Amino acid sequence: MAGGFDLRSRLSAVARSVWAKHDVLGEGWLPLWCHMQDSAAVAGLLWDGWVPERVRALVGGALPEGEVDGRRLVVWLAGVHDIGKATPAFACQVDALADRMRDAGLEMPYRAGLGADRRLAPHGLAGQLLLQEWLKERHGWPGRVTGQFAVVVGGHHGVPPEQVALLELDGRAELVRTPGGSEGAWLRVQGELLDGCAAEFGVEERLGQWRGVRLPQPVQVVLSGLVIMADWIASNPDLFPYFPLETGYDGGRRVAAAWRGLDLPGPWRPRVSQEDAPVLFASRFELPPGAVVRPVQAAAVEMARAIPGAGLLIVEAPMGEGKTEAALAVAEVLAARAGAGGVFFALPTMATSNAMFPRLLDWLDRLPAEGGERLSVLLAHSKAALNRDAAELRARSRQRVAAVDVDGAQRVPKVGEEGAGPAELVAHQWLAGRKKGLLSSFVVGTIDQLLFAGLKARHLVLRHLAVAGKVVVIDEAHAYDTYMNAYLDRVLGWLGAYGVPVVVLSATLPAARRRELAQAYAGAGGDEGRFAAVEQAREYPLLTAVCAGHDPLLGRPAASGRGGEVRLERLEDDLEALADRLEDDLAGGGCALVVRNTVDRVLEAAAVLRGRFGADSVSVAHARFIDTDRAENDRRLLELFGPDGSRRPERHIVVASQVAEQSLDVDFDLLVSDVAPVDLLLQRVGRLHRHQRSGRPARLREARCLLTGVDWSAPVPAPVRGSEAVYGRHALLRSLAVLHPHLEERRGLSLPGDISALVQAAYGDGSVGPAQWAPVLQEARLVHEQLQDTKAKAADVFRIREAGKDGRSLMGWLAGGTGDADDTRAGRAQVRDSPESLEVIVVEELEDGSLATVSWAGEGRGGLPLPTGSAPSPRAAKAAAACGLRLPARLAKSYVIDRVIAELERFYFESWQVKENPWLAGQLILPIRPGCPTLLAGFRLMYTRENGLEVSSADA
DNA sequence: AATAAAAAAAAA
Repeated sequence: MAGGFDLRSRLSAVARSVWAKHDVLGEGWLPLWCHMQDSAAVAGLLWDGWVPERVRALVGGALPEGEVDGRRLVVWLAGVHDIGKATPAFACQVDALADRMRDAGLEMPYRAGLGADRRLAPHGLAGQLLLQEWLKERHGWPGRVTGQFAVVVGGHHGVPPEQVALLELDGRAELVRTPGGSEGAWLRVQGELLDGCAAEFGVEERLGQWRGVRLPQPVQVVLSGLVIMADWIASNPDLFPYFPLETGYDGGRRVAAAWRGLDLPGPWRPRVSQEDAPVLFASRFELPPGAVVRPVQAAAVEMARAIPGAGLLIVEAPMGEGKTEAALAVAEVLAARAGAGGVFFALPTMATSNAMFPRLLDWLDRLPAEGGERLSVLLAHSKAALNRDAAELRARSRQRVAAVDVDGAQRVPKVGEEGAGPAELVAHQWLAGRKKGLLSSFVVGTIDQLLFAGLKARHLVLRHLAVAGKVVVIDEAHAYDTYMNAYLDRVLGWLGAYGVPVVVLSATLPAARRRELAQAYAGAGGDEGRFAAVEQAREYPLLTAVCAGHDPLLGRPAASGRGGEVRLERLEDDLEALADRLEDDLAGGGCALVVRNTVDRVLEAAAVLRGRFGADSVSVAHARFIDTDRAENDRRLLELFGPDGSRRPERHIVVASQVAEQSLDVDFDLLVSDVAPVDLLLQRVGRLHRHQRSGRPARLREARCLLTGVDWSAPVPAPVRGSEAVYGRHALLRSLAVLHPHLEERRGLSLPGDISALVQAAYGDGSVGPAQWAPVLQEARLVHEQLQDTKAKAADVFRIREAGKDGRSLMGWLAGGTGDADDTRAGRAQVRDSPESLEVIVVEELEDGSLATVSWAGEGRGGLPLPTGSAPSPRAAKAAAACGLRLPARLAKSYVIDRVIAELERFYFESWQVKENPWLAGQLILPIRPGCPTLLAGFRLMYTRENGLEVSSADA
């Protein structure tokens, strides 16, 4: 077994006296030699049993003897990672353990004696220095090639050191070896430990050849990640107990027990499938009876098989073409080819991630698996703890991580573990938590979780290691702005460098954006002409495949979807006019959707329409509701207007903000919409006559969209102020311009036939719209371009660089980054460019002044008492945590936010800040009485189930 | 001081 190292026998008693860990509370400690061989053994086991083939091939590809060398290298680096602990700067910290070393002949000052200078010699940095010295002096390496290996040691606490720090430490020899009588002893001990590691971990004979190696930066990153992972596992005292041990020391047995106790699921090992698309889809998805594979799906799988190497595949197609299934099928094909050990499915929102999660689980259940195979799965976003599917999975796979001795209890085989059958899906305990979670094999999460791979932050290497072994799927790629795109492109560049297959899903992408994505993945390198065809393609649906060093492939499968025609009409921006019009159009019944660009416009329209049609016939949807209410609103919309039409009202109006333009499968007879950027407007139009439905009222049998939110009488139509604030004049005017012919000539809009042309025209550079609009359009474009420029620059501040030249060390990779979480609100780096906002937990204040979860929350979560003098029950705390509410931007403006927070902190309860019950810890609490205004920082806040949160000035 | 929706923040 790989754990059978015996480093100890290679060391003198002095070298064996060096300590690595101690137990703050007790007497326990761990000698350095032991932690070295524990870590090395874990690294080897990870390499053999956890690291996906893709990552092994990546590392092996940089070394003369391939993956055999790769394993040696990672084991050795894990073995030596804490060599910096063999220094006075580190060892002096614990008196009792330092005294043992002093007794053995290693002199050192007391902790206080070194004082603040110890900060110059963190043990990671000291280790890098020692290792570089040793490679130069013992093995004759030129200094400049040592950094690419040693930086893995230097960065094992999450941030690769900067060059200046290394130089500074180099000038302070006393921190690394006590000068004077014992200097020789220190030198001998450090040399002994490094020599011993080289010999014991099998690299002594390899160092001669390795000095000629130029490690690519992606390889340095994954090596760093693996060493950190090995260190974290080997530093867990439940797995690797401290000395003194209850029984005798047996290195092999110690490691075997730990590995057995950790019980980490291995990587997915996808098989290369040759099935035709229809067979493949039928076996992997539950398709409705009679369903056939769509041309886009079949073509995507075919193209995935045709890509010459690891590649990027962009799938542009309208909704309803089964892009998600296509992505999973393609992921399986590409994973098998690339040796990827998992999938990361990134979506734009928590809600879409939650919806995707069970679909991924279903797919995993249908994948061919070997008997007893276990696969780790994770839902990754900030509120995943509240998700029921994820909680169930966690409960099912609960296990304690602790060493299990070989003679001890065997892990009880779970049902279905033996023999063929679906793999067991687990949420592994060790993989819980923000920094480790993504190391699970299958991850569904928000796009932010992927974009963080481009953000300079501590332990970034772990995120990269997680992503480097997977296939990455990016959904709704058209939905991200310039700031997020800057991160996305940088991440794509690294994914390309790792050889990670990527699937990008989108409705129509602006052609320039399509080229940017392709080029970002392929690397900036040289031949830009290669991508001209990618930008020129105008077909829809469209497949684009990119693979470094090859010309892009384009595929043009047929569209299968049913077509539809929609007529566009102008409607004056006036509430009475709107109500009149709806009274006419809904005279014979029918359901209308009114989409407004701001919440205030939603509420003012709803008020007027309720007056005309009655409160029961008008409902409101926007995002300024408590999370549970928001979910209930969505559920109700789906129930009334979803595919099952049995509860569809006779006559109803839904007034909604942009929440109605996203992912809800609802159908309306008539649409009224504020003018919006054309792609978003088309999404709204997608809610019109969406389902086949007989018996639409006669005057609504033709699909119509009434466009409003514009002063149509102006020489150049002028969108209302709120719309401009949200979307900018440029996007709105371009949208109006490309729609102009349809409005003027009353030419219907064909769906999905016209989508691509409209989007390309609106987002292209060509002139659009009547000639007399040109000056206004031009001015709006300049403003827009300046704003995009600002955003791109802002995104660059905390963004990592592209991978540097092979052999260039990773030192300074995260320089100028965010480092540890800094607690100032403003200083926090982000992957979304948005102004500050505040989220509160809404609770209900009862008559007697006590607090409880809001009484109307469903699913047994309502009215649970929240005592302020003691910790609430976990059930009540979790129920309360589900009642999050984002406050409107005006409460988070820089001039008022401090006051808002200060006033909310009146409801900071010490007893709620407990670790064991973290649901409410650190949250801002907003107590309300439904229907009664609450005063906060000079504002009147009013929450009702009908309208959500309304804010007005307190003195109004 | 009037503008959507969207996400998010612990180590060895």
